[in-house]
Amino acid sequence: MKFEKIAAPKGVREYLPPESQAFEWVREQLISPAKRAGYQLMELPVFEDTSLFNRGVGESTDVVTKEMYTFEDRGGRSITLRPEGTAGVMRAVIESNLDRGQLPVKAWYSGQFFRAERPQAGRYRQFYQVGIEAIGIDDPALDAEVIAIADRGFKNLGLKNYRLEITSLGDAQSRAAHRVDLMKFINALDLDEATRARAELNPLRLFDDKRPEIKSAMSAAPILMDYLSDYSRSHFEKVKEYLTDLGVAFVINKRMVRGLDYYTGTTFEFVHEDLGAQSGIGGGGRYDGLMEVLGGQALSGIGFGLGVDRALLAAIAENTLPVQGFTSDLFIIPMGEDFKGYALKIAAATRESGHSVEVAFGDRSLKGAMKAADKSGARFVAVIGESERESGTVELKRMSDGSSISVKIGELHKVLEA
RNA sequence: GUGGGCGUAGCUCAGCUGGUAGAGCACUCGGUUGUGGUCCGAGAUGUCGCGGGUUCGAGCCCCGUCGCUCACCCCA
Repeated sequence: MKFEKIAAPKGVREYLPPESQAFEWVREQLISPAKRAGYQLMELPVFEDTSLFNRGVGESTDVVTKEMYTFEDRGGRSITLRPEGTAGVMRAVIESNLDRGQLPVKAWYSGQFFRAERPQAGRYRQFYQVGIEAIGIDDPALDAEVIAIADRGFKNLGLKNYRLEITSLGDAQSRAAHRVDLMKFINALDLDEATRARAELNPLRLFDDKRPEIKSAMSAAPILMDYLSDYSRSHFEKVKEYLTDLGVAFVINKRMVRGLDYYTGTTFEFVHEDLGAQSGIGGGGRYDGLMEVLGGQALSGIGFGLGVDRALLAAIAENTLPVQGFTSDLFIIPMGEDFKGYALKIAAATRESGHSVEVAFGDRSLKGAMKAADKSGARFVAVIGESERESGTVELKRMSDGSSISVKIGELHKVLEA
């Protein structure tokens, strides 16, 4: 009987050794600035009630209308695998009354997200994001700090070929005024049916169309930034000022469009230049109406999500990954069956002192075991056999130069320290 | 959902106008008693993505199908 192989589902990205080490490093670099700024972990479910995203992310978005993994669970409830992080954080904050305490609520998260799209370079059906949310305070200084934290994460990776684009989507009043004029403009254009339908749902979407004829038609369209209310305008001016003071470089993109409906006011995107079509490595913004829409108080919020997969691709493109495989301090080779138990004991004892120790398994030749030790990148190798057990001493071989010294087994950890 | 490209050993690929598979790397063992990286030798591994067709004969041609990939769309 021969069994067929089972492949991974379409579009998932897996990180196996040795690449997984780089992935882990990238993820930690991206989120560490948030931890140092007082953000705390929220570990949330990867599936939620479908209505959370319908309402939170928005019925007009592509994410909700055609990219969600939605299914019915055994109790007949409609469940959706989370396509983004903000809605879930907000739900948990409301549900646990975190917004009744000290504000802003500052949370960070990390994990898998899911969108049922056709996969391509940098776009996967299961992808990884780290992100933060700061909820309950509307202060341009907070906006600037949130953006700076994201920027710091990318700088930690050593990235240079990216730019930060910022804009303001204004408050409700600003957007309503703009929408009237924008629709007037769009209605006068000669558009195909699908495009017109998209414009009805969210006219801003047309700013993001890549077709040349649409691009040129939209070049004369009224710009939201010109409709900002006094409040929104001065808020945005201060954000820019703080960012400049912080030394965070940015460019204004008056035509930025975000695919999630909840964004208001300050909105930003990190775009990397060496990545091909999927060039957004992170993005975020204010979402001042979201909490209320989800049944909570009318509090403001701001946050970002950074794509770990894409940040890794960017680091590879810019060649900024630190070259390091896993290397242990000591590799122990037992000389045959009789010494395996003894080798395990020495390994366990040496690990107690904080060193990483590997043991050669199987019944390979000494030469084969040495080869394995070499490939493992171990700094030192010790062969354990009859004479070692009798003398209580091992020849500790330094792999870099082949030299060896005699060490008492009980004092191995002291030598490894050096 | 729509298009383009590609599917040959674990990996990267070669395979001339159709004559039933190869290289490099990696892997295992060995080059005499318990010491790696170089070198030398030996060895294992493929229903050439799958199904059908044309042909005396197909990895090479035709059709279908599945998968991967890039792009549109959208976004991390």
